[in-house]
This record gives sequence, C-alpha cells and structure tokens, in this order.
Amino acid sequence: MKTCHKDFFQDHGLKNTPSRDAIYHLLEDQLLTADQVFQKLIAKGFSLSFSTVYRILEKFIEKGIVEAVKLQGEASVLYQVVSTHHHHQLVCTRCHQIETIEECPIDAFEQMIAKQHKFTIESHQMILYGICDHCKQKSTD
Amino acid sequence: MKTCHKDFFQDHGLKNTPSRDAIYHLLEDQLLTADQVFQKLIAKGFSLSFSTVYRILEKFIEKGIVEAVKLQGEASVLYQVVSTHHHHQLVCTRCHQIETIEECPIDAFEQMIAKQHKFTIESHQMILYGICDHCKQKSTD
DNA sequence: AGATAAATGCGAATTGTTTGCATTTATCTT
DNA sequence: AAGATAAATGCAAACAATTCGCATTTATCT
Repeated sequence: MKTCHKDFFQDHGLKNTPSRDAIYHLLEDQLLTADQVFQKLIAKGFSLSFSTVYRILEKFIEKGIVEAVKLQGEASVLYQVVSTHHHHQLVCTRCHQIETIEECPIDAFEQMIAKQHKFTIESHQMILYGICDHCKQKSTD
Repeated sequence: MKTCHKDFFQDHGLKNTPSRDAIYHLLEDQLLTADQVFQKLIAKGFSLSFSTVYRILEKFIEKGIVEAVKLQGEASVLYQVVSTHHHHQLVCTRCHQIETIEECPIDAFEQMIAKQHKFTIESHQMILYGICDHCKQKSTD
C-alpha cells in the first residue's frame, strides 16, 4: 500500500470509491486480467460489477496509474499498477507464471535507435518468453 | 518471395494451397491483421473465406512460419512471416506506422537474465513506442 | 482414377471488452 | 448538515475479434 494516501485518487481527478481502492491495491504487486481482478474481489466478499472493473481500469490507464500488458498467446490483457521504477516481464511458456524484473538493456540501446532511425522512443515494452527455474527443475525429475 | 520454394509448405507438413501461398507472400514483408490479410486478398480478386484466413494463420504460427505480435492499444493481433533474422518493431504513437529494425540489445542481456533469474529465454518480444522521423518533422512545421 | 485426410466455406457460437441508460454515491455548495 | 451536481455504478445488451461445427471440396498419396 505504498502510494495510496487519502487523496490519491482525487489528485488524479477521480472520485475516491471503494472499488477503486480495492482494484488499485490488487494491482499494486501483480499482473491480473480484468476477470481475475473481478473474481478476486468477489471471492473477498466485495461487491461490484464486471463493467465497473473495466471502467475503473480504463480510467486508471488514462491517468497513467495502471499499465496494460498484452502477452503473446494470452487472450486477455493484463493490468498492473505502474511502478515508479521501470520493469519488464519474464513469462514462462510452460507454467505461465510471470516474473517481474528490474533490469533493462534498452536505455543504452535507445540512443542508438534515435540516431540510426531518427525515431524518438517514448516508451517500450519488452517481454521475455522462456522456461522458469521451477519448470526446469521439474523437467529433470 | 525468398523462401517459398515448391515444397515449402509440404516440408512443414502442410498442403500446398493457393490461399496458403497468397497469405504467406502477403506477410513476407509486412505486419497485417487477419482482417487486413482478408481485405487485401479480396481486393486482389482472390476468393477465400475469413475463417480460412484465421485457420491458415493458426497453422503458420504452429509451424513457426509466422509470428503474432500484440501491440498495446491495438485491438487485433498483427501477423508477419518470421524472418531468418531477428527483428523488432518501432511503433509511431502518432501515425501508427510500424518500422522494422534489425538491431537487438537483448542477446547479451539474455545471458545475464539467465544467471540472475535462472530463467532460460526462448524468445522475446520488444516493441519501442515513440515518434517517427516523419511525424517529428511535421510537428515543427 | 480413387481413397484419404486435410483444407475450406458458411454461419453460428464464444470470448473479451464496451456502451446505453437508469440509479446510486462522492464531493461540492450553501 | 441537506441538497445540488457530476461522476461512478449495475445491469443487460451490443460489439469486435476470433473460434468452432459440419458439410463440401481439394491436394496428395496409393
């Protein structure tokens, strides 16, 4: 519950509602689909509608509070609170677990691209697909 | 028409049909949605059904002939023939033009990730969003 | 040429997401 | 603190992209 002080939503021009708060906290430390957000809240006994989930996510993205990530192969979009620090994802192609990493090789790369292609990079998405440690160990059993 | 010799599809265990050939050649040098593939072929006077487009793309992906790329914000998936050489995309957030680049900063990075996270990278997707040269020049007019 | 499995066309079904509209709620005003 | 106001919500219907079932056709293998 790092950044969510009392007027957090109001500072973004959003009303402070229980649903917003609940969704925000859910997405602080994990990537979830809209459906997963909905299910988790319902499971907690929280009451809200499915379209509200989508509408809140939409507002969050609009305000830069949350980012949407589209992974190859996954049908639905994943959402996550935008951290102050940059990060990327390691997606295991076997168990589909997603690990978040802080390392990024692109900063240096950006300058080269800016020159060679005269393209000013504003943001980037990098997703690495492969086998996680856990799955690797299982396959050697 | 680089790699498409007579038995190309058969080598992949696929029958050699006109639709396959047409779609393959369309995607050799551009990223298109399923719908765009369909529209372009229809426009050329080619006759095929929409579900055939999806089924062919599905097969191509299964055989590793084509890759699917999901961009942030875009509703539908883009498809492209997998080149023998590795490449990435520069997506202009203004004009939505997509440029393909050969440079890749990730090869060296992969080894580091493999060690630090015990994650074996099989493939990766990197998309850079920003402003292309053309749009930049327009904005200074 | 005939057999066989794969490929195709068509429409209907499914899935993820968005929208319209009536109702409720957070915040602002007095 | 009560009422005004716009934003937020619930519900169901609409949508758009993609998938599927099934009957028919076609490429490839005898």
